[in-house]
Amino acid sequence: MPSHEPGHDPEGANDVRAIPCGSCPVRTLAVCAALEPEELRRLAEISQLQSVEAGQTIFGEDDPADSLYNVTTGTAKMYKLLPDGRRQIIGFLFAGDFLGLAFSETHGFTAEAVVPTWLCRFPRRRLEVLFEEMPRLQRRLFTLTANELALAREQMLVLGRKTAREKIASFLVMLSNRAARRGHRDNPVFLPMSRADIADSLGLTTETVSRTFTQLKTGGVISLQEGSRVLIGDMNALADLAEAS
Amino acid sequence: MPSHEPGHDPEGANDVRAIPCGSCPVRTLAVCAALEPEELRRLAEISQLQSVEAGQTIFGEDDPADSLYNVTTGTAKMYKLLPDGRRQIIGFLFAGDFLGLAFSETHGFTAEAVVPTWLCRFPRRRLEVLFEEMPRLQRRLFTLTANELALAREQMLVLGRKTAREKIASFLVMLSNRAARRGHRDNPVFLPMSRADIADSLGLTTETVSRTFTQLKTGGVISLQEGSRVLIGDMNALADLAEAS
DNA sequence: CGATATCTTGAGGAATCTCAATACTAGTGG
DNA sequence: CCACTAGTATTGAGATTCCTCAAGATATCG
Repeated sequence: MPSHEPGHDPEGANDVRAIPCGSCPVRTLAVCAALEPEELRRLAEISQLQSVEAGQTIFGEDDPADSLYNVTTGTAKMYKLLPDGRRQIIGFLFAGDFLGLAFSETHGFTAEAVVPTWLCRFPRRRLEVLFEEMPRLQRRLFTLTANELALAREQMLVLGRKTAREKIASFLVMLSNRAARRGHRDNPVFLPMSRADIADSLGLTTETVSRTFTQLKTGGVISLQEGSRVLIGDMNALADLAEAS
Repeated sequence: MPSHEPGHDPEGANDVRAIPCGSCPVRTLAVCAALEPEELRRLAEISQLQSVEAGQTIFGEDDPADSLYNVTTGTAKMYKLLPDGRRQIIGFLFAGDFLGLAFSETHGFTAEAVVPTWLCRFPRRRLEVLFEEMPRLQRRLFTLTANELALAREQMLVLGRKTAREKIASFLVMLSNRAARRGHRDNPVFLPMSRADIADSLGLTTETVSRTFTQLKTGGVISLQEGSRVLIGDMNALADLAEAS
């Protein structure tokens, strides 16, 4: 079996190596949504599927930002590091999410696969040529970037002003909502990332994340299932917890 | 004297009410940078200067996002609130910065003037018409949005992983850099916002902000001057403090 | 010059972190 | 199929940073 077989993908997507854009599982979510067939064909010409192992780096903070990616299946994370090793995860990426747009020389953050992941890769220079001729494409990326900005600002509220319990509740609600938006089950929520990843995305330690999960479990709001799944007992209660302890 | 006279603007800009775009003080920084004279004329046609008092709201979280703004002179802040009143400032805006682009119905955050401020306002619908005909304009806003995203992600690292001292140091370095970029003095740094604003932008309390300033002052890294100015004694030392205590 | 808001300083408390030990889980090879 | 191993998660106890509450100092504005 090839070592880059992502067949155990628990999100349920199939092997995508040979799938043309027209039947791509993230066709309606990704950068390529809202393109005309002819436009899609031209975009496909410059795209390239790429497999990434769990834990493997997609690009580093200081790598030149010469490609843009779209997650096809799997999960990735973006993070920034401090010199002493402290880490802040600035976002998780799921099927359909795009990655790596930059108008600066380097990406400014590292991107790494959380589970075996397939990416659709677009060389930045060729993409910019297409921008000229396909306003819809540029418009689409503009919209997605603005959405990312709104998401980042929401996360600033979480990081700066919420308690550990509110952070975890917010995190679960967000994952649930995002799963629903891409057509997956929103409950139980699948958490492909480790406790350390969750901690580094919420400005906590793994221990505090673990304790808080236990707390919520004891409180009957959630229950931890096998296979990294969290069953949300009462979604409204959890959403309330996310805004006020 | 009219109540909305922003003449004491300590950033040194003059009254801009009657200034045409061509001689606008933020001409080279703002949305309108990189436009051809003819394009600029058309943009000017849909723009409108607007004065905002210190403490006055520009728009609320739930207000429909039907305008985009460019700060001409002054300073503004953007913030999000939790139901119990906790506040996170998600960014400060200075001369040249743009504000309020959204592809959603509402802005999702409140914008408020910190000092008397002048804004250049563009109705969103008319702006989108111009996008069609002036790709450069859309491109410019796209770039600015991507820059904002990079800034927000940098701030996530600050909020999630830095200590109080590192946060304050980062804040001062950032303000200094931004002042330099718009052609102002980068040292001493002018802090038009209150301690409470600084606290809410860094995920701290006013008391901790105050204590940390005192600490840095005692350590000889900075000194507090009159008129809300902070003299940075050793910029490199401060930059080091921003990354590791 | 007085009133009011803002800022600073102090003392004690609480949430979260650090360090350490134990339990679990998944993958590996017998 | 079961033990073994290595990584990951949980739990515990004590330390620490930052917060809360409170008082005093300073600045700002009419």
